[in-house]
Amino acid sequence: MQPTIRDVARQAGVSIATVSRVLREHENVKASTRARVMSAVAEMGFTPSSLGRSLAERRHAANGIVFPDLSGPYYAEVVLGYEEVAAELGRSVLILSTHGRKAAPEMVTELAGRCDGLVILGRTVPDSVVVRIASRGLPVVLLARPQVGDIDSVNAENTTTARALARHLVEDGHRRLAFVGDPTTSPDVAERWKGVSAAVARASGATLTHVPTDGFGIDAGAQAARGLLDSGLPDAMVCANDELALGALEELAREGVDVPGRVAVTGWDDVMAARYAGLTTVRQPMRELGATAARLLDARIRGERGEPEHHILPTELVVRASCAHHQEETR
Amino acid sequence: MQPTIRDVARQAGVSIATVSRVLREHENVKASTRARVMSAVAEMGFTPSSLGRSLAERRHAANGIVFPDLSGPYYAEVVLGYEEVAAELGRSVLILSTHGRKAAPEMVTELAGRCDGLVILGRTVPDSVVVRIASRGLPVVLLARPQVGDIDSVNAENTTTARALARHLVEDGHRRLAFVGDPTTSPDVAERWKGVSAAVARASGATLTHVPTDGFGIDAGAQAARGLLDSGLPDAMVCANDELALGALEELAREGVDVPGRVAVTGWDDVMAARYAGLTTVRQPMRELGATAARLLDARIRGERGEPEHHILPTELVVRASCAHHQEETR
DNA sequence: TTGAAAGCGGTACCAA
DNA sequence: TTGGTACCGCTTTCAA
Repeated sequence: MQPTIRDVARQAGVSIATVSRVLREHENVKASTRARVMSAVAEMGFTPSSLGRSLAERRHAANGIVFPDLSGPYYAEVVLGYEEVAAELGRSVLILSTHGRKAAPEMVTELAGRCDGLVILGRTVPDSVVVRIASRGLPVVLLARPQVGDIDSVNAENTTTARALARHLVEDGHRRLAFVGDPTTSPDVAERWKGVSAAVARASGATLTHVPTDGFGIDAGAQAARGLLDSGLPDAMVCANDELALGALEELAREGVDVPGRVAVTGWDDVMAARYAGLTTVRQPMRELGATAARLLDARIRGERGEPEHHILPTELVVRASCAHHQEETR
Repeated sequence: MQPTIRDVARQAGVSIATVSRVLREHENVKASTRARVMSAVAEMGFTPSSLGRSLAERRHAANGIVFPDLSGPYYAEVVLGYEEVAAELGRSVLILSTHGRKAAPEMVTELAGRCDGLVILGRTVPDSVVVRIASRGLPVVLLARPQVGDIDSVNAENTTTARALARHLVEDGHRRLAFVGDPTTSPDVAERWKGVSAAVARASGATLTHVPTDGFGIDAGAQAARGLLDSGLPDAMVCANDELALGALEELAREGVDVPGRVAVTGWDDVMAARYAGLTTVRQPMRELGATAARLLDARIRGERGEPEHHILPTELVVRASCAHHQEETR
């Protein structure tokens, strides 16, 4: 059994109040008393119970983060950035991966009761759950998720860079673009679609079609490519994320289709594999997203008031081989 | 302010003991009383404080996991597997990434005080810290880390598969192998070295040299390749992990060296990029490592006694283009 | 079937 | 400079 503050007090021949003072580095303690207590603490290997302390201080000294899954490189990086800053601020980090479980709302509520603040990202729980938690007074920051009420949020830029990406394709000679991925399942993807769509609308002679997919995995990308091979390839496949794009590339290679000669392919996220696949994509500041959320949350936990903050972090177009100049001779 | 059990008791006109009974689904409560309490709970939106509950029950209902970093795909997957099982078992998950911070021992000790059990992986804290925590009675499971005392451990198989990998290379005609990466910085790598070394020793005419690196990143791999280009290429570079191998591949490609014709390259981990780089590697059951650790830890937390358990999960050689048959004509 | 009360391990106020 | 003590929010025994 761990020694308690009472054991230490007895050992040092003082009251628990004095032990607490020494532990909290309070002023008014005689040097000799402090020494006696300290040596008792060392001797017994005493560590104050975080539970007792938290209960008395009415704070957890812990932050939570809720994400859909950790499998892609995306969320892992975000969580890492979050953890790093939180740790520096002296707070523990509780994680919760919802991976589509229907008990997610209860799990998130449970988590909310264990920490002083919560970051909620992406498709994890419905807005109603977020609102309920925030309205109970718990600081909440939304990450990679559209704004809800006056809750702070942190997002990566989507629309503008998506427009730049599409413009790049058009300038390289691609006219018939296809957007691969379902914009309705993710607000991020919806914005990317919007940006691409805007760029196409502005380019004379350019067209945009939409290829819905079942999820955002490699298989879904391959399947989308297969569908287009049957129904007629566009000039460029603008995929909602890298995994879709990688799957498409694989399928196109299997069929001997020239990329980017016959069709260009682009992704989003710049996962490590994108580099080796020569995939044109968009880089997000993933760690920075997590870090920003952690700082913002910390400010709120410390009681900082003020207008809701909505951070939008810049993203960067990364052009690689999968979308070089369109070979005009390909008719 | 959140309502407490006292508020609910007052509202329902009962004692806090009765409210507690209803909450804990205790038997001896009259149906009508239960109903009254339940409606009070619902009306006030009462959620019991996890802190108060934990203090009284003397348990955290939370598990911790300590890892060096989350940036590679390796740890993210392990943590995910861990979280998934822990969540199913009704336990929250606290994460701590040490990334080489020298305060790591204190941070881990702090974490240990916040949970009912702890998984410690890889190069995070010295054995002495592990021993101290375990000797305080906290269940600990070591993951991807050599055994310490009679503490449970979970590891991926290294030696045997490393031997198979090296044998494969030798059978493909490679004679002069070079092991890239420092075996002294990681027990996993040490075992891989051992396996390769054993296979080479058994093959007539085969030799093994060692190329130390500064870390295990892509850059270190490129640098190792550069060094070998200067001092003379071996027939095969057996890299301690995929990132080293990917860096080497990149550098070799830059210099126009034929892989695998002139030199074969292998990695370890089978990260997503390995597939696109056509890298021969070894696949580890990363999620399963985390899941196994979670189950083992849970058993100990539940008080299951018995001999220390040391699980070794099988790994799988994945042969790809980076180590096809050695072209004998390359003299 | 219910309530009173003693913890669980701390913090911090008020007196001494 | 110290000690006594009333909480923090809950669980659980013991009596009623």
